[in-house]
Parts: sequence; C-alpha cells; structure tokens
Amino acid sequence: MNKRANPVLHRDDPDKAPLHGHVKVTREDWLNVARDALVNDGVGEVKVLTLGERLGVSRSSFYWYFKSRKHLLEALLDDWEQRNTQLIITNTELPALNITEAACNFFRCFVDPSQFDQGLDFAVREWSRRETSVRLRIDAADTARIAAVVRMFQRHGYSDYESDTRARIIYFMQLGYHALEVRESMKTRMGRLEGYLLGFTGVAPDPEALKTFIDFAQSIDSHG
Amino acid sequence: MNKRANPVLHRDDPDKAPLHGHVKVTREDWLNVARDALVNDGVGEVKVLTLGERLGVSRSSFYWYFKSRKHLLEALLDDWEQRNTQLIITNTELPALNITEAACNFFRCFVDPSQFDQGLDFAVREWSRRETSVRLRIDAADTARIAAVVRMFQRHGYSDYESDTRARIIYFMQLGYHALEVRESMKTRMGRLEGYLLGFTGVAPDPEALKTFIDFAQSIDSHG
DNA sequence: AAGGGCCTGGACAGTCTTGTCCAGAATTTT
DNA sequence: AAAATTCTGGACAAGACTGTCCAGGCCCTT
Repeated sequence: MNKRANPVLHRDDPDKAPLHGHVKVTREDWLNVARDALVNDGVGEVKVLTLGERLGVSRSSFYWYFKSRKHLLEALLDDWEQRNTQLIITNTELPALNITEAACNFFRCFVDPSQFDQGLDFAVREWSRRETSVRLRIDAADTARIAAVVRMFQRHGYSDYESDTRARIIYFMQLGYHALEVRESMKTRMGRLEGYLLGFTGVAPDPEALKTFIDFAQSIDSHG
Repeated sequence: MNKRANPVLHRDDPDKAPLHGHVKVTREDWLNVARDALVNDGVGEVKVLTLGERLGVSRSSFYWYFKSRKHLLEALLDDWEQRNTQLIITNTELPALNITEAACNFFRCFVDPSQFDQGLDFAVREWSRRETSVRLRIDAADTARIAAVVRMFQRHGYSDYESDTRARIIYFMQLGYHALEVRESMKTRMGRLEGYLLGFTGVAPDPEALKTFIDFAQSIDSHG
C-alpha cells in the first residue's frame, strides 16, 4: 500500500559496506527500518525478526543496540517528536501580508513531502489510540499546533472566537484529508484550493498569494 | 482507552442463558465481541483465543460458526457496510429550509452515538490502510458520502465548484475531528458550532435552526 | 426414553514471536 | 602481533496464536 523507498542498508559511508558473510549495521539502520515498518505496516508489525531480515542480519544483533523491543519503540517516538510539530508552528508564524498567504504558508509543509512526514505523523496517531503514553504526547502536539494556527488567524484580524473555530476547521480538515489518504493529482488538488481558502478564511483569496502557492506546489510536484 | 459496554454474552433471549459448565453462544455473540475488539483494539487484536475467553467459551466453538479467522473478518466487514454509509446519505437528504438546517442534519448522526458508530467507522478506516480489499470498500463509501454532501450544498444554491469544496471541508473536518478522538463536553462542542457553521456555509447561521440543533444535542447528551 | 444432530472441551501439531547465552568473527587499540 | 573490544550467528527456552481432530455433553424430535 504505502510505498516509500525501502531503507535497507543504504548508509552514506561506503567504507562501512558489508564485506562477506559478516554484515554490520548501525543503531541508525535499525531505527530507519523500524520507522519504515511503523509507517507502512503499523506498530504491530515492528518486529525484531522482520527488521533483522530486512537488514540481512541476525536478530541477536538487535539486542546489542537496544535493550528490548520496547526500548526501540521509545526511540521511535523520540525520533518523531523532534520532527513534525515544530515545523507546523514555524510555518504558521511566517510573515504574511494577508490571511490567504498565511493559510498557504500553513499548507506549505503538507504539500511538500520533504518537510512534513504525514505518514509518520499518522502512524504515530494510530499508535496513540492503543497506547496511553503515546496518546499523551500526541495530544500535547495537537494542542500546540492548533494554538499556533489560532494565533495566525488572530494576527490577521479575526476575533478570538472566529480564530478558534477557523483554526480547528483548517487543522481538522488537514487531518481528515490525510486520513482518507487521498491520492489526487497535484493539479486536482490545486484546482480546489481557491474554494478551500474561501471556506477557511471567509473571504475571497488574494490572487497574488494564491498564484505564488500554486506555483510552489507545481514545482514540488515536478521535481520534488 | 476506548471504553464501550463490553458485550460479553448479553443476549436478548434469557432462555438461552448458560446453565452450568456447558456454555452456549451464537454466531452473533462471536460477531459482537469481534466487532468490539476491532473497535477498541484494532483488527490485529481480533484473535480467536481472546474472543473465546471473553465469551467464556473454548476456542473450538469458534470453528463451528466460522471457517477461519479470515471468514470472521469478512463477516465483520459486511456488518460495517450495512450500517454507516446509508445513514449519512439519508441525513444529507432530509428536508431543510436553509443550509444551516441542512448542515445540522448532517451533523445529527455524528452527535448521536446511537446512530453513527464512529468507532467502528474509524476502526475499519485504520484497517483499510493495510488491507487492499478493505481499502476498496471504504474508498467507495467515502466517495458516495461526499457526493451526497455535494448534492446537499447544490440544492441550497451553491455553485457546483463551491459545493464540491465545501462538501469536502465539512466531511474531512468531521473525520479529522474524530481522528483526534476529541473528548470535549457537549457544551464546549456546541459553543463552537456557530463558528463552524459560518466557516462551512460562508453565511451567518440561521438562529432558529441553530437552536433546534443545540437542543437536540443537549438532549442526546443528558439521556442518550 | 432413546436416538440423532448440534455444539463444546481438551489434546495435539505447527508457526511465529521475544529474549538469553555464548562462541567466535571482525575491528580497533595497545 | 597480540590483546581487548565490538558486534553477529546459531542454539535454546518460553509463550501466543491458528487450525485440526474427536470424544462426549446437551437438547430436540420422535
């Protein structure tokens, strides 16, 4: 289903390439295949044996780098936390002449796969439904993200109340959009952008900001 | 995490209550605990042994009613399909004097847990991410639901284009809202309703329709 | 109350998983 | 070059799960 480059031993340093028989991996390698399994198959499929097979290495190796499977999952969670939330907050705080531009800034990181890892975010969200500790962390992340979007609307003259509801609409919709794993073409996506912005902001989108964003999205699409 | 009444042998017919030692269950019982496990713990936790323990029955019994675990999952999917989608479509087609009333009709089934089983819907959605066959079925469901909401906007004078984007906003947001598993009080939820409706429809909500819906939601909350 | 079909319990086999132990290969340090 | 350290392979133990087989308990019909 969800394809992404399979990070099976593609380390940067060619000196550490395997020789013959006795393959060596790093802690990073284990983490990478684990993240990949988490995103594509869910936390339940993050199995030591499977990861080892993907790395072409015995299971025993795993226990050198991690105390147990539980510790690996913990590391995975730390890894996620350092990536996504701060990115959204930064984007909502970028300078913008009008609310259209501001909203487009918000969308920027979601359109560009190299910025926000939607698969990872959603995998962690799914995981959080079953693990209270994970749930607490993602709840805090959501709260912080929504608060940032609320401030964005406030800076552009919306009342506290309207900022609150509009922020939730735009953030929840972004989540719902991804929950469906919509695989629309970028062209289709951009075709609806004007209508979305009208709904989100309540005003006709600024044509200048709209065009700038669409150009950005197209460039991502072609050689991103 | 997700609590719901544990349907552990609460059949309607008291005549079939267990006697002593030799407990009897029905195919429905297996399906019910299976659905419960699916919703609360995910498809991965729908295990014959676990379900049997919950029913207070040996695993062997299972294989009388179902050929295999796979067949149980298939039955679970059929069960879901018969519940949720048609309900949404019906609600969008209810007579409404204005778009506010229409949107509230759409929300009705989501506010009332006895109507739309959000937990089940989301569990199937999660399941669909890993099983292509499930994915196909839920994609068809989403398409049908969105199309129904589009028609709703069209009937209230929105252009085809605006109906399309607004329908997606309202449907995606509904999904995103649930993806977060927000556990707000009904009061908090209704407090934001006016702002949500403004965002969705682009016009100030009709006070009459707004009040009617809030009253309905409150009544659900108290003794629903 | 005897027979027969419906349904369950328990035993068994097979697979997959985590985690431990230790010999020894590969690499680095001395 | 020897010694120490780092890391892997393979064997072993234990537990969870699926699916099969069949004796026999329960209940309904006759």
